Amino acid sequence: MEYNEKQVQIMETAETLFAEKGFNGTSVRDIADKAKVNLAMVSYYFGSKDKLLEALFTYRGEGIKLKLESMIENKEMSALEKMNWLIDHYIDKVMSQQCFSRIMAREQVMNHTGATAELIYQMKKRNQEMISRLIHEGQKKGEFKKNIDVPLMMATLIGTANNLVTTQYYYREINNLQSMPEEEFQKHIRKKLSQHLKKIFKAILTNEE
Amino acid sequence: MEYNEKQVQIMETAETLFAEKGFNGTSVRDIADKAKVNLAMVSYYFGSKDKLLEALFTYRGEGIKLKLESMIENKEMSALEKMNWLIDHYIDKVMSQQCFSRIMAREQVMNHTGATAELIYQMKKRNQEMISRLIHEGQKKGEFKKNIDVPLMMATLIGTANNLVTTQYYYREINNLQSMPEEEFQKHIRKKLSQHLKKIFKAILTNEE
DNA sequence: GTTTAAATTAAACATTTGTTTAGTTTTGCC
DNA sequence: GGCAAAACTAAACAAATGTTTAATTTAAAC
Repeated sequence: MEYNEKQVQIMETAETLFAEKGFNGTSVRDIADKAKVNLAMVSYYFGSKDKLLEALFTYRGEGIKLKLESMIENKEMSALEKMNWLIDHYIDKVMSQQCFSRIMAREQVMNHTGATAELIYQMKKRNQEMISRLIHEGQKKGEFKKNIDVPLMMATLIGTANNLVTTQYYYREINNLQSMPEEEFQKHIRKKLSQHLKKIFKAILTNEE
Repeated sequence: MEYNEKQVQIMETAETLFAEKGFNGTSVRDIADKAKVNLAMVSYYFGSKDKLLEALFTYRGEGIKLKLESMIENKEMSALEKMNWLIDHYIDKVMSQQCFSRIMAREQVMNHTGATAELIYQMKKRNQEMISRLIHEGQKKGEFKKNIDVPLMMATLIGTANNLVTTQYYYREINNLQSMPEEEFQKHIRKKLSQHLKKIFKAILTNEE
């Protein structure tokens, strides 16, 4: 699907507002005002507010999909190296699309059916399969332990990242980093989160009991 | 604060609806209808919809607070045993109050100010301090490593638990547990989550590099 | 320049929203 | 029973909501 300049403008404005105030907490007028377009343009281009959310998901959905195909076939990387690469890749996606990640996290809480729920589900399934493949590969090579609960690993990966993103103001305060420039702070938590998750995954996947 | 039967009825109905459809996605009429009370009773007893949410938070907030005071002073438990106890205690709270946990997770995403945000913040801070104390105790005893990032540990504890609770339907499907009775399934994921988090915490807190 | 379709607009639309009002019923107390 | 306070109700209220309409402007094609 191709979107023109104005459509993108509307979607990206909606994105920040949905992330901030939630889908139901944001009115079409809020979006139109902030995007500086006429109220009717939202319906004109997207049909409805629900369809706008759907459009946002297909628009951003591509960008947040994990791109692991080429890496996964790499014969020179160990299974653990691949897993570390995946963690960094995932963190990159979440941190560079924080608004969209927030929306996804919130929509995930609602177990309502619909096009967006279906998209989230497919994305989850796809990621799950990739991680499973990676783990099974590591197990075959003898690098990883048996009896890995993949969904729980995913819950930790996704849950930890989401939680940090949504409570970063808190992380900043606790660690007395209020004076740190925003950009530097983003790099900081990205690095910390990466180290943290890699340590966890290494421990769970390789450590002996 | 004391609540009469009807007030509790309204709050608990609101709780399930807020968890399901979100605060803004739930109308006062939805609540009144499902609770089988007159529409005006919500305003009559709570003043407003916002105040109802606040009331729910003070009503449930007590129940979800971690009760660690007596355990934390126990001289016969090792620091790791205490940490494991805390993990189980936390999981108990989340799993037995899933609706409220969902609401908290969602409200946390919204960084809006207000009474409920303040309550969540105080709860977070309180938990943070307890866990910090526990970890510092373990470090003093030489049981735990230095350089533990407490907020990241919390993000993993809370994030993993929340993520599992909100996507349990998915966990059920992936593991082909659709036929398992609900009660048994709840016990199942509680146990799995407990093992998983304990393993992570042990690895992060005690393992050598 | 004319024509046709797309883009844009202000206004109107019908619902739904949270809240209040004004009245009625119930309850507890003397 | 009489009475006052609390509990409860149906109706009304104004404001906000998502969406549509009907008219106007802009753009492109011929």
